[in-house]
Amino acid sequence: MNKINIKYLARELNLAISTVSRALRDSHEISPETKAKVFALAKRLNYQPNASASGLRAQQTKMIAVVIPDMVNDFFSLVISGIEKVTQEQDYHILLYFTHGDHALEVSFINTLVNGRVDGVLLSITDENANNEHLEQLNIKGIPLVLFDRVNERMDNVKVTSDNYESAATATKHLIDTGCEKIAYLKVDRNIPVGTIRMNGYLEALEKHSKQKSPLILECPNDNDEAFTVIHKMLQSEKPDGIFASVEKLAVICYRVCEQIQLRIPEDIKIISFSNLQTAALLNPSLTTITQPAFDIGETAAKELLRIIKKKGSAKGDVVLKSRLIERRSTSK
Amino acid sequence: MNKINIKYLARELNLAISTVSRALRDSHEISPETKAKVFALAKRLNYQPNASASGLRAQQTKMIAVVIPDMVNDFFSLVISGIEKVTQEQDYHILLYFTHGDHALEVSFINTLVNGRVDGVLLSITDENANNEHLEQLNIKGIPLVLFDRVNERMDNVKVTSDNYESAATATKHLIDTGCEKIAYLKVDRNIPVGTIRMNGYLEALEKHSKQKSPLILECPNDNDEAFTVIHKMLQSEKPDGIFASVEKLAVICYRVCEQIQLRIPEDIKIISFSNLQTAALLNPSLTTITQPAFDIGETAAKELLRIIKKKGSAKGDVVLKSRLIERRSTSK
DNA sequence: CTGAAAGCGCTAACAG
DNA sequence: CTGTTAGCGCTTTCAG
Repeated sequence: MNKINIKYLARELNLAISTVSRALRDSHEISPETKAKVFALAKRLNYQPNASASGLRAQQTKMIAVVIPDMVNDFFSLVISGIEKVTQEQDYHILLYFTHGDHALEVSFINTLVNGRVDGVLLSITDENANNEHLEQLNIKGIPLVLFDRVNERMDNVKVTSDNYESAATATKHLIDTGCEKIAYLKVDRNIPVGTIRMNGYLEALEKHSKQKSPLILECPNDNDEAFTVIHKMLQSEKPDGIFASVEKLAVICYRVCEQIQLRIPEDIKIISFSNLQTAALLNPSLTTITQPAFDIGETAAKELLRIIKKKGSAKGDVVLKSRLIERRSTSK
Repeated sequence: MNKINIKYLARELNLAISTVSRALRDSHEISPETKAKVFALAKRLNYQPNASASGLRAQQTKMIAVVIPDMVNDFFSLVISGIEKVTQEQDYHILLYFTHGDHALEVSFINTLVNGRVDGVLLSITDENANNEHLEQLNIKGIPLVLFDRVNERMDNVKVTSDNYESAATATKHLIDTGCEKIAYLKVDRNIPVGTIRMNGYLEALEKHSKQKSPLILECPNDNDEAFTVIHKMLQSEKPDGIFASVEKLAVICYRVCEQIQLRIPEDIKIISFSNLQTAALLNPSLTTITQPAFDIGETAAKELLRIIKKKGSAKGDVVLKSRLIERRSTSK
């Protein structure tokens, strides 16, 4: 269990430590023969430079922190995949933190990061209205920060988001255009700002394009069975002919309710839903979905962050990525 | 953008660097007053020790690497959540790597890690039959390794898995016990060893408990539409009365096929499926699922790894965690 | 109780 | 072309 470090290589080859170091970095001031010898031994012993030492010396760790609410969630899984693609390409490493929606945890993580554990931070914040001294600390210490998806508009950092408002309006308009005259919006119970933004898009489209007298917004409990009950009751009493589900899970539950009360989709009622992994789409080939560019958000945010870290170009400029509306027709086989 | 390090604190307080260091570590050989002063300033300036420096000095990084195929997968999302719980409790950090099922990438990541970038590695291997020099390197360099889910039986490390074989047998027996006389197994196309292990459990249960003459194994393509077609054809021609889906996605597709050819579930045909996030269960409340203890696998593997890192107890002993069979009855409302 | 100094592994400025 | 040396920030002897 010998430690293979530069000192060891130098001793083995009867060279100075600095010569080995330079050879490994392919410096032009080292003779080809020496380089060859060094490379050969390094390869044979599978030498890897010690990350702590390089990091200390260079004052950079080649690591970025990714701080998200949690992972049991298709959206963030895809975001991470996008981030990972970039870090892999650019030889960076990902440190992963979950806040579990707890603002205090977010603060604690960020505080951990202010002194050079990472070169930059990608954050989807827990509480868009909380104060953000901890984030200011990052700015003060010169640690680049890029916000994505759940951002704080008051912060001055680069933000990468998707068009929740516009795509919700588009989705609603799509239902209107295909003939729906009474559209219900299934809202998630949890206090997620994105839920409100999407709702506003729904409201705007209704107002602009529909003759529907009043919006029909249903708050759906987090518990599946309770949500089932609530949706069941609403469908019976209100008899909407269109449903806009703000998250995929609600679309799936709604689908089951329709089945039970023998509503045909899409003949009797049309459903459209935000959806990332397309489980809902498996249900019924006629279900239309709006897919957030989750992977792209991760990829873009990571690229922005690394760009700032490497001090190429400016550190300003927000990015809003477009969601895709995917219409499916019954591929009757 | 001042660097807040020990030297800075020492200068501000007119103390020696070593005194500040000791005070921060709450050493008993520092006077209460000095400690108080140091703590106060450190808190005020939000001092955090530099991780690279501490790591270099102590020869430990407080980081573990988690190397998995990918993240777009409920199972691994839950595993990570379990790991994260442990690392958070024990003040460790997670470095995340995706192999994308590419053995060469796994080798490259592991090689990156052999020289002290992390204190230990959690790995779900890409190719259970490939050679494992790279993993031996970890052992040689004394970097603890715990394998989980996809393990190499020939390796001598701690392994954390779940009872794929037994739970598949249980699931099959469950179908037999509830009256199924012709049970089909929906196998995933991709060459995932776990698919074969589960299939063997199915075969064993058939042989032991059923009068079914021959097993009915259907290889399902990865593409959803193709899988639909294949399952559709099989249901028509073979008319099984029980389906065992090896993954949730296939259960969902199968459900849709049943709907199209007007098979009632569970009256005409019973479906049981491996499933982690219960999307399938939302479909039909009578769908019975087998849920792998994904979170537990992560939690257990992380605990084992940290135990080994901290050199408490032995480094041997595999863990096999039990899956849960969840039977659902139509909660007719 | 406090300070001076060495060294973790690496890189780079300075010498030759 | 190669070697000597200082120093990144921290902890820990060893001295006082």
